[in-house]
Amino acid sequence: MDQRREPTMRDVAALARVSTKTVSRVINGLPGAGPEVVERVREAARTLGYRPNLTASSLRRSDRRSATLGVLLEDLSNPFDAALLRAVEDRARQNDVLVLAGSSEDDAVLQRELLTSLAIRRVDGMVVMAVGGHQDALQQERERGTPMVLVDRPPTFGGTDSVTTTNRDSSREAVLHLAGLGHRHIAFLGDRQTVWTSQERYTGYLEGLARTGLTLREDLVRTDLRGPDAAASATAALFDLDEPPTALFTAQNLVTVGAMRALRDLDLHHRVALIGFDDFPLADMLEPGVTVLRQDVPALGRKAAELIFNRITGDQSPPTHAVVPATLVQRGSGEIPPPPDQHSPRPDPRRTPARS
Amino acid sequence: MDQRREPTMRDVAALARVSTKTVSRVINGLPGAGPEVVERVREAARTLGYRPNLTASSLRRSDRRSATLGVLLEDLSNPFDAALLRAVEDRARQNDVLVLAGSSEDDAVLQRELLTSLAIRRVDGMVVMAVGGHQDALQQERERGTPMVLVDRPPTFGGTDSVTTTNRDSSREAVLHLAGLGHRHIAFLGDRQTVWTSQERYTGYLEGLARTGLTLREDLVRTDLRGPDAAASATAALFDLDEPPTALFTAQNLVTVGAMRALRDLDLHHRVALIGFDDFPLADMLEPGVTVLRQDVPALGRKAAELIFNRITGDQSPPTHAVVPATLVQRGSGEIPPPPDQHSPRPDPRRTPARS
DNA sequence: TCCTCCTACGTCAACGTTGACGTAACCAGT
DNA sequence: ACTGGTTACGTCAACGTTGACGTAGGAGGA
Repeated sequence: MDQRREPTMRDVAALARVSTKTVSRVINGLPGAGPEVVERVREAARTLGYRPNLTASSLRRSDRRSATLGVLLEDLSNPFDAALLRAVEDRARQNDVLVLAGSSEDDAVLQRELLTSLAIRRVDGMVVMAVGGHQDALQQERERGTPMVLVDRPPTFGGTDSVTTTNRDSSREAVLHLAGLGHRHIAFLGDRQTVWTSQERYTGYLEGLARTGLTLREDLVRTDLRGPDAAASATAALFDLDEPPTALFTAQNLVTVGAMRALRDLDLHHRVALIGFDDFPLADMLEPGVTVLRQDVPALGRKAAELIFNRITGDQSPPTHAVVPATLVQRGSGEIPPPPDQHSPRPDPRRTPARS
Repeated sequence: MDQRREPTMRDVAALARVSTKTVSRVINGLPGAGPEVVERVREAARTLGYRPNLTASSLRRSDRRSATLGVLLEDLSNPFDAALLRAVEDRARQNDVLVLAGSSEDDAVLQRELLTSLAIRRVDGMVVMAVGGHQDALQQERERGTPMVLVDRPPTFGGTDSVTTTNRDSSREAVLHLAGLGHRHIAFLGDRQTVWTSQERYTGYLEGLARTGLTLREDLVRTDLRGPDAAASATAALFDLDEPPTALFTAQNLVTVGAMRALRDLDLHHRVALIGFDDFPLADMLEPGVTVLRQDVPALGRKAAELIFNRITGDQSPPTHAVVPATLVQRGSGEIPPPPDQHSPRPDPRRTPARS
């Protein structure tokens, strides 16, 4: 366990009585070394336990590749991010590339720091989940020529590939699904409005309402919910309204969890419909099972990795904005019908005076 | 977005009309540069958008640090592994260190490959969740002098730090908890027996039985369950026995999920007790809530990171085997009592002939 | 005044590797 | 025997940076 110096090509060369260049040729499997010499070098490398130094090699080589990919997500411990990282890793491994991972925590300063951390290590490219708000740091990095692919959220600047899911269309689909069951009071619960996905999902919600002729009730829209607790209290507050919602559309997985918890506490989980964006483990084991819009996370990751590797290998074609479809997974919570009409179609109180 | 060459110290030096060495001094904040020159160099670096090349720097520097840590887990998309990675990452960031992450998939060959992938990149150290079986590759790497800390599972060789949880003690506690409620037929469901944690948890199970005077029924022990599906069918099979268990101890999170699913399918989830090792998201939202032994994953990660950084900075003290306690989280499933005795104390069929 | 010490630089080589290029030996063809 | 080509090596310098060491100029003391 002592701190021996790692053997170098020079050591191998000395032992095999050849030049370092010849060792280089043998190690890299290049032609120009006779079979006998190849064997001598291999033997020497084995006895010394030689392993090449990739950093020295990439410094010298003309292609400058470090065989390392930067992956900047929001929070590596979030199941969505973890699955994404894993998908990228798997694809990277096929190219003998390793991933340098970081969590930006949706913090622009932290993202900028991580970006330079990756840059000074000369990664071959970056897969980035952009933080909300300005993308100046990303754009600057991109303009320096760093290959980059944005995942989950598209760039606000040009010339850069991205992979996203069908946020708007799928959200609209969810609202239509609920409306189709007769729901007329569908609440929207979303996370930080600075995040593009949130906005898209909200737009999809609006489109869904518009498509079915429902009017937007702004008191049923709650955004900027950071984490499950905020989502839970926002949900609870909805049921203090005179006319509470009969269905919820939750636009992010942590928000879904918080809303579920609140519904359960109010013992409404079998009476109020719920559709969430993003699948999560055990969603099918809850009672009722949680109907969700499931993103194909492995596909997102694979596609992102594919795009970045194409760029790294010199692809100069115009930027791609890949869209991976999400699917509605019906498990029960989204199929709860509205309660038999007490309010709606609601008698106009001016014409038919309400009793009691 | 063109592929400009990154500016180097030489470029900065030329623009600031100083030597590269002076640029080096300014960039690294070393003394030996006058205030006026410092300003000139800073200005030049800014206008050129210079960023140091960490690989070149670490190649040349005497300490040889790459400011990069290797983290080899089993599956980055598993919530446990993801949380662990995140904890290590957070701690690493405090030292301006980035993590190179990989999934070994409990495959010795893959682990060996990843190990050399990290080694040729000259990471400063490695945090490894060892695959089951032989640890030759790890030991060899360790013997070369690479700083290493094992997480979740200890080394089978000497001289290496590790961080684990109280697998055996907590498993015993779970069995005692169940036995305390009157359970006498407690099944054990575990994953791959090559994995150390599985063995430890099984040993804890045995100790729990022994402590309470229960006899081991081998037909209630099912191991080598890979994934939720295998666990589910093994669980179902238990209830085909003449004398099925009244309680289950599931020794891994995916096994717990599979067992839950099977119990639910058999509509036994409110009648058969269940305690699982490893907490998982939403365990409290199920019905009943799932009683688990919760590992303190952030603490595991923090401790592992702490140990590895100590070693990297030259700590030569004898190896540490840190143990982070797990806690029993009671949520309902582990508190289900056994059914009012129909079988047990069971009449001996030879003396009291069974009817029908 | 001279010597010493310090500061603020510069020069040079080296980290481990590989691209560019050189060269000796050998072979085929004439 | 000579040319031209190929094979199997070697030599050299460079990738971007920094450690070791040199040196010019000024400050300070005897």
